[in-house]
Amino acid sequence: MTRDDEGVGDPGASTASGADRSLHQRIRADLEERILSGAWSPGHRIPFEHELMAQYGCARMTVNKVLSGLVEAGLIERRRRAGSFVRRPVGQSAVLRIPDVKAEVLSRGEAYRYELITCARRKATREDRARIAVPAGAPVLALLCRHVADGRPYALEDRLIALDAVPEAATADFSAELPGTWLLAHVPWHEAEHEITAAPADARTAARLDVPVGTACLVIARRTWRGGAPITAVRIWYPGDRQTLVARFTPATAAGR
Amino acid sequence: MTRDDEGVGDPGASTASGADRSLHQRIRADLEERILSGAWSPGHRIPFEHELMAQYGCARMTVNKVLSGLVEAGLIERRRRAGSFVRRPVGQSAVLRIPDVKAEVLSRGEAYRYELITCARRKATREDRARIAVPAGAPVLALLCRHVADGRPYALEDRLIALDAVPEAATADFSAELPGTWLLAHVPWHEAEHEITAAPADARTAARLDVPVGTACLVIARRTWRGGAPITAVRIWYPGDRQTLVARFTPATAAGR
DNA sequence: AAGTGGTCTAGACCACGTC
DNA sequence: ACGTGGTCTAGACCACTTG
Repeated sequence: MTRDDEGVGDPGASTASGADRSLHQRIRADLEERILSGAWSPGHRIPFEHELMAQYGCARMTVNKVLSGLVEAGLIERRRRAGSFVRRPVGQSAVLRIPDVKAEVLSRGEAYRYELITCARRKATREDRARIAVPAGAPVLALLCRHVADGRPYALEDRLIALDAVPEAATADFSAELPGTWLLAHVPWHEAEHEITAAPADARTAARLDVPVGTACLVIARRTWRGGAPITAVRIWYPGDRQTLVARFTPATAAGR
Repeated sequence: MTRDDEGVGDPGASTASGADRSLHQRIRADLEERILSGAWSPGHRIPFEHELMAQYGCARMTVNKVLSGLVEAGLIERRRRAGSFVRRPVGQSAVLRIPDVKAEVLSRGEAYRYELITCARRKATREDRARIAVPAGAPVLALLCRHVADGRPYALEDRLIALDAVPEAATADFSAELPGTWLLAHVPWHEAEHEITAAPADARTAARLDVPVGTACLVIARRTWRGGAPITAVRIWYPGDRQTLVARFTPATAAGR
C-alpha cells in the first residue's frame, strides 16, 4: 500500500543519489535521466500512468505530477488515449544568457570601472522615438557611459529612459550608480526585446572605445516595457575581438525550463 | 462544496476569457496576470493556500498545483511558515532564441537555397581538434556550405562532424539535406554551447559571402555533445548589415520557463 | 467502445522555519 | 510551538482520441 513495499520501480535507490528526496523527485529524476541520456529517444512512448503507478508503488496523482512537470519543462508531450512521448528537441533554436556588463567584467577577474560620459534630459527627438516608442515631445533621459575593464574601455552604453514612465530617473545620480542596476531596482520590467548584431565602429564610437575606425563590434540592443509602456532602450557596443557571448545548455533549458 | 458556489474568487469569470478552461488554469492565469502586470510587485506575499482555497472554493491540491507551477516557471518562491512571494526578475541576464538558418530566411519571406561548397573526410588536424575535442587521428567530416536568400549569399556555414560519434554521417548526402537538419534527426543533442562574436570577414570568407573584405560579421559558433562526446562544431558567418538576432521575452521565459 | 490523460476532492502526516 | 508549505493517498468523473 505504501510506497516502501515496492522495490521494482526504484532502480539504484540504495545508492547515495536516490536517497532522502521525495518520491516524485526521484521518479522525475529517473525519467529525465532516461530522456536526456537518449535511452528514450525522441518519439519513444513513456510507460502509462498506471504502469508507473505499479512500478513505483504509488498513487496516480504522484506520477501525474511528475509527468505534468515534464510537460511544463518541454521534455515530453501527452495525448489522450495514445500516451506520453519524448519530445523532439526544439529545432536549431537555442537559448543564450546575456550577463550584465559589470558582472561580466568581474567574472573575468578584471577590475571594473564605470564612467558617465553624458547625461541629458530632452524632449524626444525623431531619432529617439525610432529607438523608444514614446509620444512626440515626451521627455527622455539620454545617457552615454563607458564600461572599463583593467583600465581599457570594454564597452560603450548608449541609453534612453522614458521619463514619463520613470520620473524618478530624473533625479537619480547615474554617475554613482549603473543605470541598468538602478532601473532594475526601481522598475521591474515585464517584457524585453534583444537585438544582437555586428557593426563597424563609426569614428566617434571608435574613439571612445579606443579602437580603429571600422572595428567589428558586437552590438546588443535591449528594449524593455512595463505593461506595454516603454521604459528604456539601450545599445551596448563591444569591440568584437574582446567580447564573446557564451551559452551552455541542455534541451531542458532550451525547451522551456 | 463544489467550485461553482463561490463567486468571490472568480473575478471576470463571466467574460469570454475566463470560460471553459479548467479551474487550475483560471487560477493560474489570475495570479500570473497580477504578477506580470505589476499589481503584485516583487516581494509581495501571495495569499496562503488556505486563503486561495476559500477564494476559489476548491481543494488545497488544486491551488497547490497552481503555486507549484508558478515556482517551476520561476515567477514565485515559497518558504515554509512564511508564505509565497513574487520573485524579483532575473538580473540583467536575458534569453535569446537563435532560429535555424533556413527557417530564418523563409520567415523573412525570402526564397531559400542551400549550396554545399566542400565536403571532405579526413583525420582530425590540430586545428580541427581545437574546435571539436575528438581524439588525435579520429576521423571527421568537414563541410563548408552557403545559405542563399533571394539569390544573395546570406550566411556561410563551416562545420565539423565527429565520425566516430556519428558514423552514418559518412554516407549521408549533404548536398541534398541540410547538415543541421540531418544531425538533429539522427543524433539528438543533449548539451550545446554557443559562442557569439563579431569578427571582420577575411578574404576567403568575404569572397564567398560577396561582401568587402573586413565587413563586420556576426559569427555564431555552436558545439554539441551527446553524453559528453562531441558530435559537431559549426561556425556560421552572417554579414552584420544583413543579420540581427532578435529575442522577445518576459521574466517568466527568462527565469526558468 | 475502450482506455488514456485531465482534473478534482477531502482527507492525512510530516518537515521546516518563523514566531 | 504553531502554522506554513511539501507530499501523498485512494478514490472519482469526465473528455478526448484512437483503434
